Amino acid sequence: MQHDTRARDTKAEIHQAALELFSTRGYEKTSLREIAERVGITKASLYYHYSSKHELLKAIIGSFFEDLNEMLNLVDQLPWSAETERELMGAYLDVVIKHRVAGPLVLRDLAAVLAAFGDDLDEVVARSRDFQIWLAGPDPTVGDRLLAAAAVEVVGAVLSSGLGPSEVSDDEIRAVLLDAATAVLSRRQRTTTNV
Amino acid sequence: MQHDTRARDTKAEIHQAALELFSTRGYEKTSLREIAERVGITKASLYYHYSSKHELLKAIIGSFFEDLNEMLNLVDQLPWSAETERELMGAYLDVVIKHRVAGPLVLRDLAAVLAAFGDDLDEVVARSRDFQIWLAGPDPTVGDRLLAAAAVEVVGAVLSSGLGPSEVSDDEIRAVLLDAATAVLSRRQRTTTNV
DNA sequence: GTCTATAAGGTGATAGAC
DNA sequence: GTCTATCACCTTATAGAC
Repeated sequence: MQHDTRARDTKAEIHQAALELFSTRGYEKTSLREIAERVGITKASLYYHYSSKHELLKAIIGSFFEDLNEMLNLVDQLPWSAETERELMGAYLDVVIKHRVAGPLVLRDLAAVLAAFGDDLDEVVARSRDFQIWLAGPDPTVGDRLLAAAAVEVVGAVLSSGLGPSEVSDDEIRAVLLDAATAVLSRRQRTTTNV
Repeated sequence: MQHDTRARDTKAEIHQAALELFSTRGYEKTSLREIAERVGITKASLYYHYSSKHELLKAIIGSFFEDLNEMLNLVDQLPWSAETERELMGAYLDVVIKHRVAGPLVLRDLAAVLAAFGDDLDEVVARSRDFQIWLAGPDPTVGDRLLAAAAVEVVGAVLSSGLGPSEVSDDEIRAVLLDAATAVLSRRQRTTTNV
């Protein structure tokens, strides 16, 4: 429309090629030469669109961590209860479902992603840990801690099931996995009321 | 005892240093120079003990995949039933628990590990997928498929809970997570008998 | 926007002395 | 077993022509 579509295409093609290669070969193992080759341009041309390899990664999964951080922000604000627990679990699920295309990349290559982002991810990592502890409930046993970790892991099934958007709808994923996570949490000993 | 303990120490120190660095910085991002530096030797000396970076990784997590492959072997041999299901889930849990020290490395750096091992891991990857499908039960709905993936993910809590061997015993982990995984699987629609 | 050419540096790995 | 020295290669990134 208002923009040179050829230019937008190249940038989008780089984004797409990088997502595919990062997901299959890994971030560190993928070179900018490979990405440029797949798009059909040179490395130098790639640098015209993205100023560094890191910037390219940020363009792909940056919004995922932004959404995650925003959601985890709620943990400090809400007191623990059976209702807020289900609400936060649902919000967490929504974030992962929203990013189910780029999500597996993070899952498969967490170490490289953490290394690439550096300090920028310290906050979200710390908050993820807080969320897990919060989810164990008040005065938790070690078993409760384990179950909280398990409930968080359940959400990872969004990415590991191998089911694509054409096979399962977002709504069905949400309903099934929220039910499953709740079932896991209901095995805790120190909480009496469970949905 | 029967061996020169000094030599064994160096090899063990390399193993330990590599495990720590691979786990924190990632496999690709960790150089052999860094590992050698931490041990207090040179790169060349490191090569005396391990013939390549890949061999070093194999020494650290090779047995994990061997045990995993052996366990997944049972999937083809056993017909699906409520009993065999619980048995296999328990066997899977046992393998992950056994390797709970080196396990997080695989979890955090799966892409790099897959790239390093190459074809050698194709079989165990394929079998893992078969296990997930097997676990969905006969004639599964998409929801059942999701729950099967979720049950597998639950086992990952062994590695993501952050609880060390001094805080939780292997037996307690096994009991709690097998219970949780069973609870997840019991939400399936196409299976009537559940423990 | 895309190219050629090149810089600067780190990597895994080897040879050979001690 | 450990060292010094070195190799060949690949990487990210930049400069400047077109």
